[in-house]
Amino acid sequence: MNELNPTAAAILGFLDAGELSGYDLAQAAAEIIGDFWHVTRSQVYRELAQLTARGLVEPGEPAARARQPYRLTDAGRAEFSRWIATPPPPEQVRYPLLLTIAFGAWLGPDRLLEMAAVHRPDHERRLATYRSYLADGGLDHYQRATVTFGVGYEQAVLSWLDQLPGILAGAPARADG
Amino acid sequence: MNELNPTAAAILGFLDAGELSGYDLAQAAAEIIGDFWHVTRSQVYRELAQLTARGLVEPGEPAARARQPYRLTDAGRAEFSRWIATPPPPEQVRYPLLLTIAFGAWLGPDRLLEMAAVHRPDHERRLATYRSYLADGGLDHYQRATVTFGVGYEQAVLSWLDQLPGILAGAPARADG
DNA sequence: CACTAACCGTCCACTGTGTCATATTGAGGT
DNA sequence: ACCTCAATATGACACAGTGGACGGTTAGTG
Repeated sequence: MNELNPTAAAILGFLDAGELSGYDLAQAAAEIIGDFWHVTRSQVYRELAQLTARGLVEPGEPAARARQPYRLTDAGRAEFSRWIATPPPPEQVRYPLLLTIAFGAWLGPDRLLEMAAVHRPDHERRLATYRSYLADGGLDHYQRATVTFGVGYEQAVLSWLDQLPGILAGAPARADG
Repeated sequence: MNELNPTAAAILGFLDAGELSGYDLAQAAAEIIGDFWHVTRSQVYRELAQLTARGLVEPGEPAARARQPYRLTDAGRAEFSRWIATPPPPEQVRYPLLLTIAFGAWLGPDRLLEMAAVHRPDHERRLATYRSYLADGGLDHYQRATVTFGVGYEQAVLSWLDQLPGILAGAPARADG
């Protein structure tokens, strides 16, 4: 049997809590794991189809609004528990702003700093959200672990944004442009 | 004309420095931007084909080992300079370990901490590398900016790994497993 | 009752990832 | 001179991930 991909695994993980539709699953994923594992609706439906074909998931009773819930099968539960016991691969960061900076000589420091500054409010907002989660105390140990990563990450980004003007000060721009 | 994707843009950016083959480009990408923008060989060849079709790049003289270098056209240079002036989208972090932790109740804290510990040496190594880059002083302003991000990021990850045992201590595991 | 907003699924085109196949050549050993 | 291995080089292919657009459905509100 083929290895589960992380998205498929997450779907199984969510379904363990009860029947959910594709739409529900996409929302749950966005809310709960969205900050470190993006899942789009399209992908959820595709994975549900494959998981159904593999017998790891089965459709429940169709409900209002063409809503089609799915539930975990025993095979699905077994497969998930196999998946979660396998060591996760390293993380990936995909940061287009850094790409722009890497070729930053085309723009020069001033334009670059403007571009960077645009992202700051997002990071501040997310940091505040994570901190309020931790302060409100409604999280279990595992959620606290992931949210704590978020806090550290956003702090790192913000502190880097603070340093940027100093680092780029006096950087030469290309003659042409 | 369609918007360039970041990978295509990076290829144009590298070619600005001179003729390079697909293989060269993949290597340059891995070395210079690989930590925040992954590019695989397959993708490089596909993008080169598309960029050629769009007239942004053109093949140079074939050389030894079936090596096929490419060079930037004027249209390519213009397109790149348009791309780099457009504000970059937000970054994405894809962190499978956090996914495992989010469903960590299936494993319990001890297994989770082992899995997390496995990644520590990688982060330590990368942090050391980045720091030596900065210390050696061979970087221009723009490279220093990206490498400084790397330092902050790796520090954040390591500090989070330090906190993990405390956060997960006493976390309940599922009864079954 | 009519309208609107949220709900729900699907499709499609494209980008990104990983593996496999294949061919060429340089370096080193015998 | 011959052989072999590793590095160089391209490409095919399948699958995973992304994002937008579209078209129905229904709950709730006025």
